[in-house]
Amino acid sequence: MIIEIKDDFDLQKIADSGQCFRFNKCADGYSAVAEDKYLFIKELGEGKYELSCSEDEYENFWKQYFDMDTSYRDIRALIDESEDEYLYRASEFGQGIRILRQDPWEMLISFIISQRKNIPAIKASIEKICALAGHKIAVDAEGNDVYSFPTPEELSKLTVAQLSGCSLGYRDKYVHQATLDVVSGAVDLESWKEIDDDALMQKLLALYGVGVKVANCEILFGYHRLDAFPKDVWINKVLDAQYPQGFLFGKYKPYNGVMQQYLFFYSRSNGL
DNA sequence: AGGCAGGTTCTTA
DNA sequence: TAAGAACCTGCC
Repeated sequence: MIIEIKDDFDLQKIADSGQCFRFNKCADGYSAVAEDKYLFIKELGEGKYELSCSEDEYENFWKQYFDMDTSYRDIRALIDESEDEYLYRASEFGQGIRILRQDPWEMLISFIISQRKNIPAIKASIEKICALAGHKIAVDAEGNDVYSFPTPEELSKLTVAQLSGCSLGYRDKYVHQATLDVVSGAVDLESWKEIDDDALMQKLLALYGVGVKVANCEILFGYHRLDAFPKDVWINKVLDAQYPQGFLFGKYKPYNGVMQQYLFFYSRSNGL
């Protein structure tokens, strides 16, 4: 099917923004894998895109995934060029980034894995886990088999040794424990959608292998709470270099997480 | 060859 | 409560 998008939307920027690990350039378009769904999407020009899914699947899944009901143009308009020149430049540069609505379970495991790893290494580990514990759902535009992200039950069938075999290193035991917690019902990620930000943070920090950075990534990308502001080494460099008087968190509330994405993407692309 | 990568836990004071 | 060390693995 073909859709037309008026708001900010840039496939390459979304793929490179660091919020998703299964969204990659593929043939003459991009492949996106989320949970047990695969999408091939190709830009046609003039805001038009060709999608490999049915209209029904778009309406019921991908439309939400791409957060089509939120205007990122309006969020960018909160930035005042004269007041915050660096963020303004970053937002112009990053125009097209959106915060995807991804699954809390998939994001939790992905960001536990992410610690002290670079993005290619994170992606490689996740693909190994999917191939080992998920199931085949499609063949992508380059002819490669595509595997679903394993459900908690599927992932719980892997031993710590098998997880370790996915290049998780010392994170193997974190992933294993999180999986057991979810499968046992001790952790109910779905019900956490109802609790407030502070309570959610406390719940996440109680998980083995989850600290402040990973928890904030889960809150922003897994629960789509756009005010969460993960601080990694890149963001800390930006805050130190560009915001000695402090970032204007009060001004951008409740969209600080979107601003974080612009800062992250800009700093990574420019070494600033 | 040694250091570091989108951190967190464990140990020590 | 707060620093500092240890941690898997892969890639410069």
